[in-house]
Amino acid sequence: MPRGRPPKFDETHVLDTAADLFKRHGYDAVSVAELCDATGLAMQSLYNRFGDKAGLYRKTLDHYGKTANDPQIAALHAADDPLAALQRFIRGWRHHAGAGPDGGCLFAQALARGDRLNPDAPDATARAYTARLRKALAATLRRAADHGQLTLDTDAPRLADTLLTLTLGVAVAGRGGMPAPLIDHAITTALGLLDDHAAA
Amino acid sequence: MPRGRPPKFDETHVLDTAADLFKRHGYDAVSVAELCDATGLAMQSLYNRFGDKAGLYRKTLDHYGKTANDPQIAALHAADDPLAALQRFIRGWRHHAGAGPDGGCLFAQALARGDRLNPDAPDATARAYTARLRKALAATLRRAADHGQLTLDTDAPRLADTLLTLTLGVAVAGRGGMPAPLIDHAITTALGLLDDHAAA
DNA sequence: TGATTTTTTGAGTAATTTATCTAAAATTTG
DNA sequence: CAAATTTTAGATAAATTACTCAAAAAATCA
Repeated sequence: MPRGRPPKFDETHVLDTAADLFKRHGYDAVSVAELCDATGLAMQSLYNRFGDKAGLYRKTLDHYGKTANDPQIAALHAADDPLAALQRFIRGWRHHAGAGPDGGCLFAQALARGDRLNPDAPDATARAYTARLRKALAATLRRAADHGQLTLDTDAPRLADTLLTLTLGVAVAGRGGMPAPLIDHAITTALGLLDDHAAA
Repeated sequence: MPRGRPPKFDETHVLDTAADLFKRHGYDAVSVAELCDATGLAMQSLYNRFGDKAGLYRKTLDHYGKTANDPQIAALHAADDPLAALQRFIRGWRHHAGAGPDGGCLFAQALARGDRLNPDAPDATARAYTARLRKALAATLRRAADHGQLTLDTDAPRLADTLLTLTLGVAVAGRGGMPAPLIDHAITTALGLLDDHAAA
């Protein structure tokens, strides 16, 4: 147990709201004052805890990866029914990442904008988490083939990368306010790609 | 011939380099001083010509649409061989938009980042041009079916939206430095989707 | 040549934003 | 209760940024 006054704020809540702001507006367009206002914590607390704005951003990316990305990956890996898990993933993506300007994906945002000052850190985090999702998709496809649900010879990596690219596109199109039918069509095709490989 | 001292700069060149900077780093991350430095024009000239930074951005989006987007759309519409035109479009996209951090697409960038201060203008431009590409893809698919190259019943809009979503994903993944094989796989699938509907 | 128009030049300003400092209040452990 | 530690809260440096002003330069037209 720490010694002094316990923090009033909940770090999880802070990172969640920060993630939401960064996801919607991008890093530069969100000021520190606004972050304090939205999260409810004082400026000094923010700097005490996170060092600076970039530090908060890095921690936010990491938190987002753990709370938004990892569970999806875990669900894919843990599923007894790999094909159903893939379908759930795709439908779930449409529901939250493809849900218009309030949806989107923080990593897609980070990949799109990049980070010039500190070229490694934030971009690398986004890439790393996205790469993990990529691997999970490929492994789950492979597993679905092993279970006899899909017939994939060498197509598993290709199909995985296609699904990932579609999800990035869905996140961007949704965030950018493109029409919902466009999103739906991409999702339908993603599900259809699985059907195309359904075992007889 | 205009009356006063002739401008030393070429507006097309200015807009091209501005587009490149905005595409790579996003609107906020590019300073006016940097724009002047890269384009070679004096600060006052920039404000004389474009009003302010946002004005330059708007004009850049428009110029980008006319020079990067419209020709692709026109090529789709004008092609005698619609299927080949679609394939060329997809391969061309991989070549320039999917070419790593120096590639990307200004509209994908704009859709991903959004614009909070002036919610309509820049986003709307990006959406409008993207919507035109969407229509062109659908029309060309329809035309390929009419030419007997593809068999599409009601799938044309769905396929068009899928291709568009894939291109957005490719632009973001490429810009974000995701591995080249991922891009290639998405492109291969896009081409494969056309093959799947090839007429017998 | 001289007047006029427009652009460039180069420094300068105003404002926003990040980041820090100071001091007091709060809440835990010893 | 006292000591330690942290959060508040407000004010303020410091730096970056968008943007402007006034005069010089280069063209056209009289």
